[in-house]
Amino acid sequence: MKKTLHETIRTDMEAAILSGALAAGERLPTEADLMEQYGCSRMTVNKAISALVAASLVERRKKAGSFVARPKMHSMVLDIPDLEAEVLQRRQRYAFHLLSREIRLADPQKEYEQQLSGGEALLVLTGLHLADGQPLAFEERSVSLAAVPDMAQQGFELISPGAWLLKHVPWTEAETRIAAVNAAPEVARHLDQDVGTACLYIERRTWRGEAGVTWVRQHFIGKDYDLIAHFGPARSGGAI
Amino acid sequence: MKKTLHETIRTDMEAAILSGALAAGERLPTEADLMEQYGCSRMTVNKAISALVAASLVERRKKAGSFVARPKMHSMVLDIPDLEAEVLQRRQRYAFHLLSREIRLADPQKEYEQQLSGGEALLVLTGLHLADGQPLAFEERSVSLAAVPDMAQQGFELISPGAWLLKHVPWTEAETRIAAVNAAPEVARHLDQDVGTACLYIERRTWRGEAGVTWVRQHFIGKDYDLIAHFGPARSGGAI
DNA sequence: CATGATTTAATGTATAGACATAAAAATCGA
DNA sequence: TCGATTTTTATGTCTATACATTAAATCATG
Repeated sequence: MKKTLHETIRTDMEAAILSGALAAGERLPTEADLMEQYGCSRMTVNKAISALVAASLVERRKKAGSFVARPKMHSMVLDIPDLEAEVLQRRQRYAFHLLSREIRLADPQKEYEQQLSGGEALLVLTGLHLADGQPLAFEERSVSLAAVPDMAQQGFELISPGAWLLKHVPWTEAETRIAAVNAAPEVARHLDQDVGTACLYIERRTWRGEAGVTWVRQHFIGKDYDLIAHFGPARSGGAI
Repeated sequence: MKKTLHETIRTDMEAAILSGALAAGERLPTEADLMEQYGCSRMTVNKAISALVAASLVERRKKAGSFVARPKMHSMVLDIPDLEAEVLQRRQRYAFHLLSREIRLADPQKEYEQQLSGGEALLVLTGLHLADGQPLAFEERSVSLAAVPDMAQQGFELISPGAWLLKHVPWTEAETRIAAVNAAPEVARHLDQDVGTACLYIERRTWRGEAGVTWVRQHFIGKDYDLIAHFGPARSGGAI
């Protein structure tokens, strides 16, 4: 693998930082120094350091120089599961089983539904994600038909609503809430677990620009599933 | 707020993408076009588009052009709690209560401890995070004294081990596993909950370069705590 | 008609220089 | 000595240009 000059500079600095040779808060060589050291123009050095800034490994202050940033621990990267892909990676058979399907107006009591609907009808679905026929997650989903009118025609025998949306709707923003709950009787029944079993509860709302697209709540069987978040350079593969 | 030219181009393109004016997969104007449109040099356009690529809003293919990327939903940003800060933000009083403290060699049975120790001793702590005196989380932590020899002298009456480490150790990489578990008797007792209560279980391992720094396992009371992950441009504040 | 060679249009990388800007450091004045 | 002013230094932005690279598009050929 051939590396470009600015990549070389970037990785050299990165290595120096990660190895501890350049500790947090320390100043790294000035652009002029690096320019000479690598025998290149300032723009090239600048590009390399800018990349480190974008990765928030480095902070720059005018006149003062560039400094190794102290890791913030506030923004880790969370691998969000594409359930089908993960189940297949486990060499299991994936299936989505639709439990219910309904088109109705938003419940005026429920704030989220009101926000989502945009005045129009909602498609409300419940279903199960299955791995080798065993329930893995129970899902309740509301979809804004204002944002995704085509979805009313879908059957979801072959593809899960989430996968369909991912393929057909260009969303731009999403927020996920992660919590632990004891399985309620209905959830426990669907997941084939005892009432009270610890479940990883994931709630995600997705927008396209200002308009809500979908709002989904999933219960995962706690002992069978977990999420992985990662901070740092060595981006690993997905969760198991 | 004055914007630089490449920022202007960047935000213009970003707005076009997020508004849907440029849909996923569509091609955006060539660098030559934008060059003319903004009356600037190609380097400036290139910098703007490169930023969008770094933010994975855009993908580029040679000869073909730059295209709006389809959101991947594989990498959301997870707000990792600084517990003390969050408790204070809730206008509650924060405290850490040390339950046990021990210096010992790694258990040869436990792979993680072996990996962490680097042959030297471990500092093993357990304690409670309290909000207004109420238990919020139960924590078990192992610290590599090879990586952090100073920690053996700490008392942790005033500061939690996590906060101390964050302040004193320049780590470079961390991995967090998130799961849901039913509270075991010991955990339930410490958290003042019934046995079996759903707990959010967070396990984090932290490295500096190749060397392990700390390995921590936390149990949060499910109904009192959750995590927020976010994808998209409108970076909001922390979780509640 | 398919397949392989050639052209060409786009991005990728890099240079050398110019001027702008902010803040630390040095200088000067009261 | 302290505060205000000036200088200096390092980054920030941008230009105009050059050549490299790659993959799509086109064209030639069997």
